[in-house]
Amino acid sequence: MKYDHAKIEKKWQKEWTKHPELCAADDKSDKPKQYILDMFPYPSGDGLHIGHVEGYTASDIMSRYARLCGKNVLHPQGWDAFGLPAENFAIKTKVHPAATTKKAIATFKKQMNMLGFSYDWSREVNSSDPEYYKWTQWFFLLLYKNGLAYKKKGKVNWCDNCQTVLANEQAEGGVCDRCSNEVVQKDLEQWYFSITKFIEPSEARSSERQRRCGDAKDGRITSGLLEGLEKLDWPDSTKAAQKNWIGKSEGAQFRLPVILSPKGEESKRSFAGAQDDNLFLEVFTTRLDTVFGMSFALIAPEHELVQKLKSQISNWSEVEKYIALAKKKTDLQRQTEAKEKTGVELEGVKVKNPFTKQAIPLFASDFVLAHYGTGAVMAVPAHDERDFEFAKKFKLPINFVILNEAKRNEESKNRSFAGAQDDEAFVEDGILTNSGEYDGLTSEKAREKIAKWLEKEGIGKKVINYKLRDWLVSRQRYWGAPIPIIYCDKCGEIPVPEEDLPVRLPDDVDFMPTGESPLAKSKKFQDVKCPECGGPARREADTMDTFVCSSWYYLRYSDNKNDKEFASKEMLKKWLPVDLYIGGAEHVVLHLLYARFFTKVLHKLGYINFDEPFLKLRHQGIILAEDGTKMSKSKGNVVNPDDVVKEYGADALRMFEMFMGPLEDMKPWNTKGIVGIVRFLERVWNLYHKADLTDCGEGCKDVPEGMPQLLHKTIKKVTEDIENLRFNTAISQMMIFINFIIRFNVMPRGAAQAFLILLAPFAPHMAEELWSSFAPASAKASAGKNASEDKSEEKDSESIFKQSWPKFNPAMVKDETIQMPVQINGKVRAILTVPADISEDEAKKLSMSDINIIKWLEGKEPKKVIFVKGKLVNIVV
RNA sequence: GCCGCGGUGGCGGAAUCGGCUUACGCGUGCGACUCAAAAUCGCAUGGUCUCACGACCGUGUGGGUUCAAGUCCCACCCGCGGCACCA
Repeated sequence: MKYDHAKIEKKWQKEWTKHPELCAADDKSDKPKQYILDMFPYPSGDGLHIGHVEGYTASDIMSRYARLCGKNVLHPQGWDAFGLPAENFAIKTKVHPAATTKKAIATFKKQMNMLGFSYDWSREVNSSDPEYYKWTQWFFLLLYKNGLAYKKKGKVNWCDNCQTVLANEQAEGGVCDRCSNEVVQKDLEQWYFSITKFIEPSEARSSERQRRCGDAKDGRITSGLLEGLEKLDWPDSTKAAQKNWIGKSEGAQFRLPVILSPKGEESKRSFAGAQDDNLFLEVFTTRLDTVFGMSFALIAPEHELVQKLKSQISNWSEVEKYIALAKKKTDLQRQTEAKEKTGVELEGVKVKNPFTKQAIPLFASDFVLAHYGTGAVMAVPAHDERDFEFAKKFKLPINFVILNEAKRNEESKNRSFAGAQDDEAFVEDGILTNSGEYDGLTSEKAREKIAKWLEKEGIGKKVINYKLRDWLVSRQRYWGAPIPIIYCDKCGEIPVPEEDLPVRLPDDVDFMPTGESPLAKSKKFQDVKCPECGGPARREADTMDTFVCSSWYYLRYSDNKNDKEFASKEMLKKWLPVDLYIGGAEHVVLHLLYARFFTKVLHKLGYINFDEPFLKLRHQGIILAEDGTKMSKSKGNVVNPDDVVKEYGADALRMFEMFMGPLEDMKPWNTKGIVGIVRFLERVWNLYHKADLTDCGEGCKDVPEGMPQLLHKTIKKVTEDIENLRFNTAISQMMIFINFIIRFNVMPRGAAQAFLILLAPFAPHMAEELWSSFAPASAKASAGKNASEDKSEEKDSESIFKQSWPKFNPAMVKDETIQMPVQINGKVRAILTVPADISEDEAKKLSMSDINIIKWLEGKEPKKVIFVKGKLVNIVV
């Protein structure tokens, strides 16, 4: 019989849909749970691509394996349906995004079934479904009520051509991705979530929390986003990227008094101004040890102090011009034009270095970021590259105050080293000099001491700064979850009462871009009665960032039909946290950080008893096109899974993607390579159809020598490799087994069954088909509806996915004899076949009497003979 | 620039604790089967030198540790990914 993949795949897919219990997560079972999750896809019109298949196959293997091992597995799938791509597509085609999304979901689902993924579809979620976004809105209110959602003016990307706000991802390179128009920065009032409050651990103490989380002890700590990373089994690169993104830096903040010159006296040389005790410049630094080298200060052009000092600045028109220029630049432009430093001195004003007591000039410069630290910095050109560059350009003094320790040791003997002649900044730690009482201290010690001094004087303190900023969640877009806030002229900003959720997204709104939030154009949507006073009010017209929807979807799968809570406490406790999460690395600092933030909020507020959502995370690597470049529609090098399945079958595609290399590696597609897997599957097929399945046991003389050992080795290797997600080597071990056994025409039935179970997670259709034809004769005979039959036999006649994962016998995986290399000076000169447990004396004796070894030794006496048990002998001459 | 990951045949990749480099697969060559081809099966397949036996070299480069290094240490080169004027 020929292997007809199309026929058997179709057959079993149909059969499996009749038995949803094969994939179902059981809420009532007390078997150990395993939550294996894929990142839910955005259902695009293009359908599933080869990269999805990689990650989903990996998680499917893990899920099927876990079920075979007797675990109660939750393996759900859903749709990240809201978002800009769907809306942009709708704008282009003028078809409502709800319609295109619905169609795309149908396609995705069909493709997933075509690939044999064992999802529990009864738990499907769709973020654009009101039953779902009702809870997205509920989360918004939860954050709002706990002071974690707030409105504030902020800079956003704006495209004048499309008349709309763009997400950062939509404005890459400073250009609108829809029309290639230049993006400008606009100040708009926006909603934010206080993610920065969760960077460091926080204590949960509310009695509210105690009430909700029955088993929680008061005062329990919710780990922070930063240190919470440490206990997670995540890729190092991902942890590093999040750490980097959060960007913690420890330093100090202190005040530089502002000195005003008497009007009309602007001579730069003799500056004898008056100090105004109420005016000061606050700066942040991580290099407090360098303060004695501060020879000027820098301030962001947007800084409010600049405006405050307006009347004192004698070159105001020049300064004003510079500010206007800086404002026009977007952040992106600032970056790309970073090569040359620009700036303007605020003439007529100076600041005082509180350490040297000197008056030093103050410059506005756009390389100082208004939103980081205090928006102003002390400049120490001798020990900071940027300050150095700036000082060179503006001919400002460069005072070295840190000695290069290493260099000093080198040069100390004859010269007194005073680094001032260096023509570049020395940015490392060293020993202080020209720093008054701090001379001779190491940088580290000096920072401590100087910080103490600042505190004593009351002009500064130690401070920690982070790069992470609060999460801007409002979008002036249509296709998203409406923000559940109402504005009343009398009562102000009012949250929508919980019982009024969901705030439904109207489906009759003109979503073509005009510059307004599309929802603002719908009177029907906007006009509402104030929930407080009943007076006229209007709804918030912005929708939420789609990343809000995806920050909690993994919780919903545990209890997706609950209309009283986002999920019941009981189900959350049963299924969460996620044991294994597989998905692309592109959302490392967005989705994966936001989801952690949500989890921490819920933990702190007492809704859940865990504070990290994803215990183990793995990324699937990108699959490149055959030419080693990225697959892209425009290049026409995209591999379509439908075509591959049609030609080679779903089992072949699944296995090939797993065989190509380590899951996390980036690897090129190779259409020729898939035939290797096809050949393997055909060989398995033919073997089961041709070979004698003997019912005699492993010790039986019909069984080829070495076969039982190889079977047990294979069970061991495949089991361990699956557990480590090393599917490529698991498959190669299965190949080794088949390559061996195919030379004989005999296989014990037990081995034949065990192998099929090993194969089942990888090639479920073929395994199921072969299982149904080659289950034991006894089981087949009893496959009727006889309820009184022996249970184990009855089980054999059922789906292969109801069987148990085979166990290996440790005694069987040990080799009795080994090929032991004998080396002379580390070079292999002979290979001896010896018992695996050969003794040192025996091994040495055997080695020394080997003809090749005798030849190579040429009669020389060995200096030393190394013996590694079970490994080798090395003779040193 | 900083952080993270990597560099092994013609190609994708294997290689517990340092212990036979190149498992498995693709490709290629030769052979069997065939009128022939495809498919299938068998054998071979790192490089150099050699008629050959065989020898020497070989995991990005240069050093080092070790009886023994793809693996450990130092310095460097290259590639990929993330962050980036973050004070």
